[in-house]
Amino acid sequence: MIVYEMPKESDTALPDLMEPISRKPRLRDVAAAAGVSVATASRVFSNSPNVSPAAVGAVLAASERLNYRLDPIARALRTQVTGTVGMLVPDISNPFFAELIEAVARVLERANLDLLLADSRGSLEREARWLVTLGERKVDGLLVVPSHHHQSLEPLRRASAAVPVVQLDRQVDDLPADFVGVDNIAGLRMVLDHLLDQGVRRVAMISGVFTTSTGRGRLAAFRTMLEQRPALEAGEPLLGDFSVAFGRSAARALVAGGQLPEAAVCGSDIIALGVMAELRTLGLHVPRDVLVTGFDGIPMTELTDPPLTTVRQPFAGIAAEAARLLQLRIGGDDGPPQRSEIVPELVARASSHRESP
Amino acid sequence: MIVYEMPKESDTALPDLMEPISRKPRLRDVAAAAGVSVATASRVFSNSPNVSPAAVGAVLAASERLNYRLDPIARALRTQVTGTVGMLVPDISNPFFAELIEAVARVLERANLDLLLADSRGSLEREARWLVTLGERKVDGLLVVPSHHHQSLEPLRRASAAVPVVQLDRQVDDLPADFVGVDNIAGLRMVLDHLLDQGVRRVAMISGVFTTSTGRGRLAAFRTMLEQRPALEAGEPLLGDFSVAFGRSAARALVAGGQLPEAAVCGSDIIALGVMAELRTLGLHVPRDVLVTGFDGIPMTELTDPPLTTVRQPFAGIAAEAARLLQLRIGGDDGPPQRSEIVPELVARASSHRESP
DNA sequence: ACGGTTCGTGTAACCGATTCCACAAAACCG
DNA sequence: CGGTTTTGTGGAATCGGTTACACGAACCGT
Repeated sequence: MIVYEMPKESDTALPDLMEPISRKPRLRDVAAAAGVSVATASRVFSNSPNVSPAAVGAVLAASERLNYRLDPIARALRTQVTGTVGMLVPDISNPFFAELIEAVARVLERANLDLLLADSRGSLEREARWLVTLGERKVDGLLVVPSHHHQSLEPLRRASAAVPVVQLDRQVDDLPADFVGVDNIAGLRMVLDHLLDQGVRRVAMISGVFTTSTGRGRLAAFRTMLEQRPALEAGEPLLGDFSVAFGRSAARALVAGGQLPEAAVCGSDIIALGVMAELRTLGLHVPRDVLVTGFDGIPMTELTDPPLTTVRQPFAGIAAEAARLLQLRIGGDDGPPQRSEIVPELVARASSHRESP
Repeated sequence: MIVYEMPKESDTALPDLMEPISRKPRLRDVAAAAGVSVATASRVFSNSPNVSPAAVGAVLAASERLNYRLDPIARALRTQVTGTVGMLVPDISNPFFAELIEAVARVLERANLDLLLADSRGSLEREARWLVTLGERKVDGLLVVPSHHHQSLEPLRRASAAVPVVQLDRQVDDLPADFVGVDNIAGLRMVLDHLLDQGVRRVAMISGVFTTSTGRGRLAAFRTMLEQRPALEAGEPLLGDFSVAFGRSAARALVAGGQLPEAAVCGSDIIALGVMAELRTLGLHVPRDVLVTGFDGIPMTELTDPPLTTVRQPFAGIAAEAARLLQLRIGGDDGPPQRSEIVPELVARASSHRESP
């Protein structure tokens, strides 16, 4: 009778057999396979100097063979660097912010940073909550479009104590943090000069109200530029929020107000879209009855009828500058806050062209 | 002569003095302040049972006093749960995806999950890279809108080995993963029936090509529904990608092709927007000369002239269902893949209404 | 040939939590 | 009231890397 004797190693062989299936490899496995210590293996991946070519080769080969990936969480715990930046916007689905997010995503990708996105949906309370969540670790830096030019101050101040913050598009008064946005003065100068070229006299400003820095800034810019152009006159501006709905109601107000201005200067494309849509339902024609201009340069503006004259923000440039500043801060720079206002570009389209008589 | 003798403790006192300023508190500090062990303190925060009310109180009080926050990275390392889900889309700035992202952000926020956003910009290679990055730790689950109905298979398969994956809007053939999207058949049925109501006979389909499941699905749905409605006839569909530019060129092709169809059925709103804009520049009028319908229900559709008839996707419902499935999977469920096609809703507007003669 | 650098490496502490295990005190039970 | 279960707690290992420090070998100039 033959007794088949199990090989003695079987006890230890079993786990060996299971292993390939179960756990994903850790650095120590790679180190073992390469015949070096974990320290050396680690050095290879954090490409520190002073590792022999031989070791590098062995470790790389082993990690290839085992299909090894460094665990970003473990690394983050030790180094306190996550490779992630948070971005907080008031409304993701607003095409302007969508455009901004896309531009930011591009530059972050190039810098090998991940993007943690949060939407405050215009609520200060939600914004504050997100700032706490994002601020307390987990991101290396924060790109924020503040909801309110003043009430966002405290939450942002606290967040910026924990992590570098760069403000995008809108800024908060007295917050010592970098800011990147558009040059509103330049933008409105272009619009008004363009309208002057069209022979316009009476204009109306339709824009966002005082709660955001862009609302304030564009209104102030409008007034300043208006003063410098005596040929132009304007009634009281119509102020609301940066929404299609407000644009519509502003258009109704304009029409109800009796004498129509020759041109409606809108503080954003979204507003202008609302204005144009409502004017149409009221039986008025753009540009025959009134000219309309927007601000921001969202892609939709070239698809309306008529195509909308607008001030195009250089999204890519803004995003690049914001990312540059943020990386500087992450790198430890703590000079005084930078404010960078990028000059936009006028895109004149049919909505502001007087038709030949 | 008096020699001032430094107190002996000075060596140790120095660090003590610095401490309050510098480091943020860790769990062990809270535990010490509360007079319990870190183990107990930890139990308080991971609200495990079997902690005495006294201990809970002490720990909470101490953590309040020290303004303590748990470090999510450390917790993630230990528990292998990050509280983050990744979302990968082909184009953030496309309003359809922006809308989808916004809806997803809403439901994730309710579930206390963070959103790590990535944009493949239509590139399969970039998509594959992101899937690796996102898949290898760092997120608990993945919501993906695949770029290609087939070529996205391998990268997605690999990613879904590492982490639960739910497909959104588009799906990949033979990928064993959940899917949530719109019911294309229902959508096109509504469109065609609506057009029939308008007395339309000859229609043209303008849609995305075979590379995406939505392109394939909508074309197939169109053909099926067409067969079932002998009253309708259609030429060869015009296929391209889901872009404004393609919509424009399709419109030109339509016009150049001689006899115009009575209605252009577009596979997406974006395409329809392009079609309408180009028809206008060609001097044709919608809906007088040709009816146009879109698909998706992006907000822009009610701002065009004329407002665009479309098939509105229930973004909130889709996002909610996707999040529900993903959380199930994260919770460990591994039943067979679910496919959930949500029925959309027709929004009939002026672009598809024959004007009274 | 010899002290001083430089180089490459390994050992072990550490990042900040969670959780297994052991153990004492308290509660329960007949 | 002794024995068993339950409850609350702490010590210590662990998650998976990075890095300060120590140390021997190779290299340097004189």
